Amino acid sequence: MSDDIRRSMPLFPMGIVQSLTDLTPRQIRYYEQHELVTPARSRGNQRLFSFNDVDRLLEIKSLIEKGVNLAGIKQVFDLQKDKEQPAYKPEEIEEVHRQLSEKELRKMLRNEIMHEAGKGKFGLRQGELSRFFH
DNA sequence: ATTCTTACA
DNA sequence: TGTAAGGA
Repeated sequence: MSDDIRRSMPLFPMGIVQSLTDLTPRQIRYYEQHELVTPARSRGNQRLFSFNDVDRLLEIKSLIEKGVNLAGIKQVFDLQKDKEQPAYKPEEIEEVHRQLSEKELRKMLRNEIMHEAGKGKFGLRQGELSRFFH
């Protein structure tokens, strides 16, 4: 159950998630309003998304492209399970960020991408990959 | 430089 | 959904 912790760790700010998912910040915030995704917040009130959040957003994007509306998407996920899951305290998040170097974070992203790539997940484009495989 | 909230020709 | 305004 340790992989769950890794995937639920709040790591990415809006900008990175935007490029990772090809969704606009507007859309991402809109989905959050409807509780389709519940990113953590930093002390400065900045959203911090986990790998699970990114996966969820890609899932939403896929469904939207298939013509499913928000009501339909809500039925695809368990609104309940989300509220039970991890609720990191701002200090805990900061501690993790202090220990994770940029290099290590990109390493996590690379592993995640390669792991999910085979399954056809992560709709990343060339330009975006270059930023993390620096 | 980034992101956040609120509001709407 | 886009975008502008005003803060943090």
